[in-house]
Amino acid sequence: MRDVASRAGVSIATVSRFINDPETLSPDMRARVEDAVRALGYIRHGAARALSMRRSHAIGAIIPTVDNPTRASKVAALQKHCRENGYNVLLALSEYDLDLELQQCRNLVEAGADGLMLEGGLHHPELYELLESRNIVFVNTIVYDPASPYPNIGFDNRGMARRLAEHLLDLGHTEFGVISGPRGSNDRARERVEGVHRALAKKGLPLPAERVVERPYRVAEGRLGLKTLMELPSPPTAVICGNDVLAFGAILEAQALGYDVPGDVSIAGFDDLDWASQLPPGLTTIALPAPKVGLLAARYLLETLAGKAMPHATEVEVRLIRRGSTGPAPKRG
Amino acid sequence: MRDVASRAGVSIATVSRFINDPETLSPDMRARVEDAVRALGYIRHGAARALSMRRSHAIGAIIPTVDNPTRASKVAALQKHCRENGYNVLLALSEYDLDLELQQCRNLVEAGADGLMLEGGLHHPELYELLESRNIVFVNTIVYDPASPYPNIGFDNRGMARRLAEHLLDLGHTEFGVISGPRGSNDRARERVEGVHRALAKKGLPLPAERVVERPYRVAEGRLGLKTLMELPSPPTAVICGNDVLAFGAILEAQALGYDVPGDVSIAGFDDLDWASQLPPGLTTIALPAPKVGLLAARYLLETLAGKAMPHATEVEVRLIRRGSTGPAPKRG
DNA sequence: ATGAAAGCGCTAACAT
DNA sequence: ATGTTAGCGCTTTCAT
Repeated sequence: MRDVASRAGVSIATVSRFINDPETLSPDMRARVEDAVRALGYIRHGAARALSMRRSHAIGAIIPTVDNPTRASKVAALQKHCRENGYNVLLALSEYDLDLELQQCRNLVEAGADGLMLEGGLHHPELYELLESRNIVFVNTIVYDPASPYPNIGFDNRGMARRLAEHLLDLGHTEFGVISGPRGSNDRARERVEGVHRALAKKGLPLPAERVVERPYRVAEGRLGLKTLMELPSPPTAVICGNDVLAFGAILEAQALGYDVPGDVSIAGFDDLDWASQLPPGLTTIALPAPKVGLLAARYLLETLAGKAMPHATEVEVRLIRRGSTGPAPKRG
Repeated sequence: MRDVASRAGVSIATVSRFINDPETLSPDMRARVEDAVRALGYIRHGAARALSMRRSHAIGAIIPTVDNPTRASKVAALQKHCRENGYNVLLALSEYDLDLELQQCRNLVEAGADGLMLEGGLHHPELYELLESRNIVFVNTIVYDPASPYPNIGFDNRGMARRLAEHLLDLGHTEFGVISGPRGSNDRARERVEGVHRALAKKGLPLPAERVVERPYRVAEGRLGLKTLMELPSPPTAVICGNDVLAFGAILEAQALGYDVPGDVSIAGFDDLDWASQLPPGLTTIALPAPKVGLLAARYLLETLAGKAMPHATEVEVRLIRRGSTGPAPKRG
């Protein structure tokens, strides 16, 4: 910057003004500085700027893993909006581990992240303390909960699971099974199971413990999950899976075991991944507009940083997509 | 830091030493500073440190998109290794657009990224200029090319495509088709098509232009690609797809059109995604250990930054996995 | 409209 | 082994 200033024959303050607010310069000055900047290929030093402004212009994103396309699209949308507004994105992975998440969070705080996008509402208590004590803006995503003390943007996970269950209840099913993702520190997974629970309870139907199996989010695990359910003394006729990946496995396994989908067993998931419409007989699922969540999260963080008051909780609407994998309950044998 | 120092009754230099190299302190001092640090919940200010050290401890990663699990696993591995060594990861997306990639690169340079992981070897010429003029360490990934002037870590894309083609040649196929991803600014996609080309050329077999279709990496597009190929006056009996996603679509479409896979047409891809072994009849594919690439890239960048000389080009071995989707060429009708 | 200069919170060279 | 202090490259008041 010093070099630019001396080459343009101006003070460094003028160069700084040119970079940050060219309008305040006289046209003459502006041209001179512009030439110098171009000639020297000057790029502002972010750390110095951050130190001086007490703002790093970086947003941190902590997500469990990056291997799910739905989640990936959320991060992509966040990155895009941030970039368009002069912010960079620091990516950190928590691997569904609260302690690791806290550690990553500390890293991001040290890196100076101005804001943080988290996933879910279940975090290490120290994480919340840390963020609040330092006044770091953050938002929980994928979850929508107006009652939460923390800002959030996402889906009504319980409600959408209920909707899926009701869809199947309407088709006459009474024997439900669930292949959930690991619920350990994953409130989204928990709420989805709870949603099914509630829909059934409302009809006086039970959801016995053995009808809920927990499996990591992989196709082969979905297969195992379905196998376990179908080997039960009384197997379900409707299986709700924690996401489309598990549902993928469930459909394949059902077919491999000789069951007709949906003739013998209906199967549904969450996400509406790319292939959900393609894999016969078509997967009934809940479409989750994750890019919208990413965009709204970015907007929430940047606007809040800009001093604007933003809504505390924002629900992103989901859509039930009925396809061939769910159908009327089989007649009682 | 000043607060910590005064609370512990030491100078700020001592606090700095405690943070960076506790061993050099006397046990007594160490304990006092530790208490103060803990009591105040002190976290070092990254920007100030970066400014002072002229090192941000951040690595930038620019990838085209984040929606492919193979790529995602590469970034995850990079992030993990970086974190374990005190580095953060700045994520930027290029959307297969060279100009956008350059812009993202400028952002990362401004953010002070000490090193950069890129994908492919085809970049905007200014990007290379920028990085070299500033002495920013970088590495191209997913591509292996000892002849490249730029450091790289990855796969022999041409060679692995050749291997897939040879596998099908061995099965007696002579009529080949290719469903490639968009080759515009994607050298990996180009090289895969070239690899098939060469394998065929060695046997004196042609690969007519109409037998190579280009489709975006989506399942539905893979279907379209296969349909196009099978509607040709002389349809292929072996179809090599640019990746598993396209192959997924190709298999579904072949089956939907009434072809037996592999009886009528053999289909293969690249990636070995989660479901490749699960989807009947099982997808023949090339397994790409992308996490290894991410780890090696991280190691390359960090070690180079540490002043160590690292190999200019590193090949990561891939594995041909034969499954049910490829079989003997059908007898000539 | 432009310049001078203080200071952001560290690290590291130097002094003790 | 510990303290003192000079920057690191910006932004931003305050003068002019």
